[in-house]
Amino acid sequence: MQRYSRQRESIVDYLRSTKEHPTAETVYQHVRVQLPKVSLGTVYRNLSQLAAAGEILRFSSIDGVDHFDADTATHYHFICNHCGRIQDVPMSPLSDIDRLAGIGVRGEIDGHAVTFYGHCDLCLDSAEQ
Amino acid sequence: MQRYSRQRESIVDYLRSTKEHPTAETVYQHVRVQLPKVSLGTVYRNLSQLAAAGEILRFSSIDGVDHFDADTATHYHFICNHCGRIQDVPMSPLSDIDRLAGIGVRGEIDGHAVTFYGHCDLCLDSAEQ
DNA sequence: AATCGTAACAGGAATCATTACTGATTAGGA
DNA sequence: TCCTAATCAGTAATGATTCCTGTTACGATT
Repeated sequence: MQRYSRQRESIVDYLRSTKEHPTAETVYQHVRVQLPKVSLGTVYRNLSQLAAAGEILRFSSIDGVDHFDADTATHYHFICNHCGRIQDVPMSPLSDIDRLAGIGVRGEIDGHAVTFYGHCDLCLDSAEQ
Repeated sequence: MQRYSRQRESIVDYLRSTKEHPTAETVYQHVRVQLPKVSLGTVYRNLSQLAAAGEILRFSSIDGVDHFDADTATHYHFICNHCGRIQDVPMSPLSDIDRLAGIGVRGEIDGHAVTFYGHCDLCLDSAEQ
């Protein structure tokens, strides 16, 4: 049974308030403002728990560190190969591809993730100068 | 300038011979059969180098460990949520989605990756029993 | 309200993948 | 053949994440 905890609530609150796809470390820094005694282990434990329960998403990026997202609806990401920034892609999910992929593989497909790679506007701008 | 090395050749050879999307550790175990004195650091260094040069692909899975693939053509993966096995999905790449995503984001999109999640045939079979 | 069982906590140690360093080796062009 | 930078083996260091220990406090039961 999952009980209420101030720490977990603060973690979820922060995740819902941002679109930055933060890492555990970043979550920790923000939660610490409200709860100065929180420990990094607690952040990790709760993030794992929330991800396992499907309340948040965990995914990895090019920096080798896990990132988290409170938006659990299917949506896609754009990762800058240069600075590593992660942005949401405002595009409707590809509705048919799970079925399409299912034709070729044995097993059961539950969902998919799409990640676009390239260079974000900020990095393109700074390269021009 | 990139010089020839027996170690790097052996790494590439092994990657081209398998469809298993191995980790650095697995590559190490196989290269060690041919070159018993090879060190794990050498494997890591060469894998990073090859990935940077675009000769192989590096990607991460649900196990938190990097996997490598000698097939650099755009293709999609199916990852079993239960056992972590990674399979190729025999499906033609979605040709138009880079442009489609580009409408909504500022920046330049160079490519994309699609990963399907679910349960592979082996795990479904063993669950039945 | 007192007691009890246990989920959750803080703090810190341990683990594990990966990278960096060091001194020795070697590919490959002059 | 000689030179030198790329590469190596071995090992230490790093950094993200997990695990462990003793403690706290929620929530159910009496």
